[in-house]
Amino acid sequence: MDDIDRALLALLQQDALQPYAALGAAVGLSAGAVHERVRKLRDRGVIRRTTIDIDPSAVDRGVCAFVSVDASAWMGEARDAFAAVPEVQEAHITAGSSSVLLKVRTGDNEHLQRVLRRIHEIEGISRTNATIVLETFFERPLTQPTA
Amino acid sequence: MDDIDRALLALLQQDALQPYAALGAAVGLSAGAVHERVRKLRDRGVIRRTTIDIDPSAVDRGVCAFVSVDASAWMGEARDAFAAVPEVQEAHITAGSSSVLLKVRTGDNEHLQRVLRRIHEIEGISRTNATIVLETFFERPLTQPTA
DNA sequence: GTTGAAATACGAAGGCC
DNA sequence: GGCCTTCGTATTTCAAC
Repeated sequence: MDDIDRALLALLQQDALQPYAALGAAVGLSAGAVHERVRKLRDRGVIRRTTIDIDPSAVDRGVCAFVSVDASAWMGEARDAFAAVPEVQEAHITAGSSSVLLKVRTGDNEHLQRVLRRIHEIEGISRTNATIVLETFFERPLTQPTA
Repeated sequence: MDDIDRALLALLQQDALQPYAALGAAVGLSAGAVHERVRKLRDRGVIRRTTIDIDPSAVDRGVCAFVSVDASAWMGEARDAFAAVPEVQEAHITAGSSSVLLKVRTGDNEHLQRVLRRIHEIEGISRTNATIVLETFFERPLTQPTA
């Protein structure tokens, strides 16, 4: 994991469909060498997958909200319970007053209301507090430490 | 934007390196037709880009926190001010008591502290409140409405 | 949307530093 | 161990239908 690897990661983040030859030209290596490095980054799990970034409003997920959840018990299946709600994009355990923080995306406010109701009905949830996002400045991939 | 387009988006989210022939087999179309559909999805901006998903801990971003920020004035350059901090991965204006919510990723707690200090020094910021993430259940791509 | 052909890129092998 | 070059194969890309 050297500077060249980091540069490759940054380039692939911008456009994962670039030919290896182009990546090689950017970092001063041959296509074959880049190919080998990227393969290793995949094997090591540094690159988890190659995916597409979709405009949320184009797939009926234009509304975003963060939901604080008080999970009273030590919900063993909390992960699965939240994952079963497709509108929940992220679920984190936090160190604050509320134990779980969700990022939720829906098509409109009525849809959000339905999702909140569904979350509230999950076993072990005592309180939910939704904060609606009015505008998203940016959501970007991890910036690379330019060491 | 029909069911086939949505299916293609879901398949590309899982693996954007699949050959068009494989996508075609999955949705019952020829590779050429899939190619044309994907091109149009890109042109329309539904697919914003093809990128890689990086393991945060592999690039020194293993610590995650959400930061509530009170932006007193009507900071015109708020977006740029937050974007200038590379550790800020997301920035949203919210409808709650705090006006801005940031998602921040750092290498360790000391690094987080430095970032918080830097955010606090931004012109127009009166108060910050960080909530540290202890464990992330999941962060997943937008789930497709299976209409 | 399909088919088919040309251009291009991938992925593996072998040799070199 | 990492890099370069080469070659056969698979994929992309674009034409005509």
